[in-house]
Amino acid sequence: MFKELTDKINYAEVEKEILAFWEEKKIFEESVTARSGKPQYTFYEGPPTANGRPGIHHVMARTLKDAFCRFKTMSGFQVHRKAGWDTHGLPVEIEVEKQIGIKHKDEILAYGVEKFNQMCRESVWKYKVDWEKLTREMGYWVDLNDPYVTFENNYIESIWWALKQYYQKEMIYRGYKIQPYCPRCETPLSSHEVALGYKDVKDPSVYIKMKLKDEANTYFLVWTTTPWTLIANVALAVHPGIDYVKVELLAPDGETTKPTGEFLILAKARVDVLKEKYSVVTEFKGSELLGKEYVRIFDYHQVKEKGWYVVEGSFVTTDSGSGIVHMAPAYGEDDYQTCRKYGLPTIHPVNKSGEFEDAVTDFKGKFVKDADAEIILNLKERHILYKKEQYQHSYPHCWRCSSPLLYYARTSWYISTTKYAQRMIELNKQINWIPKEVGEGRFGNWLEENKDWALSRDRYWGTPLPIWLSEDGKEMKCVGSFDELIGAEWLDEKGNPTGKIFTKDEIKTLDPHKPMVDRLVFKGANGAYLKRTPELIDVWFDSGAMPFAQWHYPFENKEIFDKAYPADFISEGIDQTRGWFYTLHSIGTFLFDKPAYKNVLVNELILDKSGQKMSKTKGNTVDPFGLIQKYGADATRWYLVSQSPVWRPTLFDEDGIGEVQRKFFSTLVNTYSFFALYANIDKFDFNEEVIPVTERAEIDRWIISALNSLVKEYTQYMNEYDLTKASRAITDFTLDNLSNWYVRRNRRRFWKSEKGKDKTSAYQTLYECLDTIVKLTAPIAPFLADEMYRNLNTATKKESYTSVHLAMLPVVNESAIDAALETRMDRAIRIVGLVRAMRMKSNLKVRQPLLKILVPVKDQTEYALLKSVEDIILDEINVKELDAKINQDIIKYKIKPNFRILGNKYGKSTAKIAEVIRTFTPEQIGLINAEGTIAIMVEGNPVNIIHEDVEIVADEIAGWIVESDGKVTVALDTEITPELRTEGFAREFVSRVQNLRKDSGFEVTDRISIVFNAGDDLANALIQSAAYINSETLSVELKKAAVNGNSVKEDINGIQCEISITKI
RNA sequence: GGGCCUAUAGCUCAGUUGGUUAGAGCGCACGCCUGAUAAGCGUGAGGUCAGUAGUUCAACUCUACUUAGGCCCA
Repeated sequence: MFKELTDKINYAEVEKEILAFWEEKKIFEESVTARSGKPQYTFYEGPPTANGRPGIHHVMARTLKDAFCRFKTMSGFQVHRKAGWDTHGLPVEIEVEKQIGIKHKDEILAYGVEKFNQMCRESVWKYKVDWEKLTREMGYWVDLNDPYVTFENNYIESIWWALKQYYQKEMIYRGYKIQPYCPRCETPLSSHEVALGYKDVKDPSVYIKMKLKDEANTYFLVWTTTPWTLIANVALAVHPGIDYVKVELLAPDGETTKPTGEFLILAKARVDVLKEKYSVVTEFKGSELLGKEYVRIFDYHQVKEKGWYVVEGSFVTTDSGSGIVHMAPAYGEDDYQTCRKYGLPTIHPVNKSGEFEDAVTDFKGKFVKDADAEIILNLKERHILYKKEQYQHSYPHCWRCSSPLLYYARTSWYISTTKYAQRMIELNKQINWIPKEVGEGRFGNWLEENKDWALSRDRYWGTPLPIWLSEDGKEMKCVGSFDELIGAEWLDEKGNPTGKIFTKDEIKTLDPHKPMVDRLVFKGANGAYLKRTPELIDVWFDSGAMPFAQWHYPFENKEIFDKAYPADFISEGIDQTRGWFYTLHSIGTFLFDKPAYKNVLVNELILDKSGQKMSKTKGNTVDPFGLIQKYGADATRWYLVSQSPVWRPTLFDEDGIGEVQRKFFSTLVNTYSFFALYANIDKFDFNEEVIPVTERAEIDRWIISALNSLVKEYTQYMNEYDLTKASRAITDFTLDNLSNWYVRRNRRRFWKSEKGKDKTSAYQTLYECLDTIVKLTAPIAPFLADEMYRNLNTATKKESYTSVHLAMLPVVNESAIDAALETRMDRAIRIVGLVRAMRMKSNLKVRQPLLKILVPVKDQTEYALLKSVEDIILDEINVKELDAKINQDIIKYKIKPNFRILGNKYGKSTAKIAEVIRTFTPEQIGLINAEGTIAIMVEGNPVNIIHEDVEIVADEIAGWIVESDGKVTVALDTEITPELRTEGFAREFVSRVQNLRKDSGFEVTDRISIVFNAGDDLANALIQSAAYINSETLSVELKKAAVNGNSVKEDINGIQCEISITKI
């Protein structure tokens, strides 16, 4: 027996049952172990951080991951799915800071780093329960029992190993990083914090003249809004491709002007900033200025490196300023990168409170921003200030204390990624990006513009940088494993030597985090201690190291790792482009000279209904748990992937989930219930021989053909990682082909009483369709698919799998695909639609039988094609006869130019020729039809039009009503003969009786007798049709008599009639 | 400021290598059907394909620019 479902199914309840079943029978585990020995499909889980609550976008991301892992499993691959947790980093620290009520980083020291980190370690799991609940309820299969955790010792040890690889190849160095810095709080700010404090402010905007060394009376005009940084100026930057001019300034001389003998150089596009008249002396590209030296304007500092000349800067624009940018490498990112490239000196005369050091004798001890005015005055006195203005712009301020931030060089450790950036670019070409624009554009550009990776962080909770340094920084040691710590000496908690040596046994109790790890020191060459540099590493390195760190490689699991690198598939949000996607690729390229992943599916954000980003502050977030509870995980998953391509921003609308449920799921379940209802009545369990498809009815062959076309399409889309197209293909097939056409057309075959080959064919066909759809659906809607699969399979035992997720996906049977059959069925469906429209317009119900329709066809082939679907059409629209006519005189044709062909042939003349074609007489059209060609004159030139140049469509048929959709034309005979009228009565009467049966609560199989009372006209018609009525309504008796008791009054095509039925 | 993406019906989305009637679903109005029935089907209204210029015999489609929105990076 097939379990009977209704479309009033409570999806959430069903899902709970399925979940229990999966867990009890360990289906997930089996789906992995059952594929032992099969080819592996490697998936990497991008680790989420569990100290935030999961949102709807996590459901999206995890649906994608899950769907393809299931798809590959069902395609015969073994897919391991190790979960992971990202556990280090600033967000965790901030969470804990809030919890203990502190605002400044320094307070952590007072609180105690050990206690603080212990709290971080616990805080990480704040929402772990929620994450596990979501994972489970949404049906995301991932192994949560054995996850990798980035703070665990094994994980950190693998990271240390990786860092040592970099270190040994001299790829790690110490440099400066320009960071937004609050001089009052004396702390750098993260980009997130910077974004909190933008304000519109007025700053001085000054133009300074910097004198060229080799040209007399010639100056570069240089613009800046931060005069204090001029103290640290070391170079000027120009854009090599921009036009620059050298101008001579003119002084007023009575009515005219006279040359002053003073020359300025600036961008041609910026000459408007000049305050007096001028004449252009020469014009040239910026590239011609490169290397020109100028006289430095402040010389408090002595340096070894060569400086104070013009360098190239692609960031220079002509939107503001003079097109010549002053470079102070300690105070700007562009400046720093440029100066590093040129080997220019770095001058950094500002202390951590934002005050000038003593070396800056004129301004020493001044807060730099306050020194601006004095610096400007100084320049003015030296006659090198050209002009001073106020400049309003948006500038970041400290979110805590509102002080303006300074961009400030701080010591930072770097990885020299630029040294192997070219290799990253090459290897990127091997990665299949979905969509490909991300790989070529956003990610590709990012690699092209690669900068060294600023690795260190001045924080507390993270993977410590395993580098030990001598006091003077000259001696260095990088530790690449815990074993290498053996022999190090312990300091006590106050930092005093204890003489105690770190032993192998202590590895077991080691906490490689701060502060414990900082208490280990090594003896250096001269006997002084090497201490660990205090920084941690960027948490992105943690997650980018997961391919090997999750296996504690290379200390363990070498074989596992070798087989599981690179990943076949990863999938995350677009925000990971410069995050995880980059760090995986960067580390992978360096360590293994291979990309870390072969296919990467990138999903976009989920916006709210009005296109706004979802955020807690706007209150427009949606709770995934509520959705799953209300609609079920399947509908939510299906909605997310089918609504819009996943790499486009999705506008989330809850009503859409309801719609998915109503349309797709209900229809699928309805189709299944229909099947189950009759299969149970007929005890169909698919134990008989399979009837070859070629021996089944035409409509069976059609749906099987369409089904195989679907399998083919689906497989292709899934292999292209396009869930949207795959899911839409399934929906379209299920709704249009299977439910609205196949099942509706074939209901009678299922409910008719006689069994036989035809009925069996129908059952087998529908079973095969359901079985296939359920399997194709399984990766996306895993719950309902399993429920239905198990219901089907339990009854038939066709397959030995206990769950659809252990089964194999169907493979397309090309020989079952009959394109011609699909085309002619499509034609039939079109014709049916047209006839319905005509009935509608002529007010003729479908229950009223009609005599015939007329369909003009081109030739014998089309005629035959149409005749093969004649029965289906006639039955569907309740018409007796289909007349297909070839070129009859009563048909008037319309001719349309075929532009695609004409255009290729005639080019510019196309429009004129088309115009002539449109005016063809019926005779000319007839000629083309008959001869296949016609000669015409267009603007005096002979043109030979052949059949393929035009489309000829039947337009009107004399004396008939006609409907056309541009491809097919149908005419309908609307005459109702007395016989047809009689039949119409009978049909109408049957319909009423059927309703009555249903309203009376009779079973589908109950036999009845019918008594009715009506005028002779109707009564005679009904008696005449008694045989038909009885067989349709399972009635054994139909008689006209006075009706007593339980009767209903009905209107049968305008005639009153009383009906009463009795069960016997 | 730079890079990338997006803009088609009231809403959410399709739209093949450019080809002359731009489609679907939802919603709305009207009607039909009725043993799959809290479903289904049809008809209708609803479009300056964001704008401008260009390429072409022909542009929703290709190019450039503009506008608006989004993401990432400065």
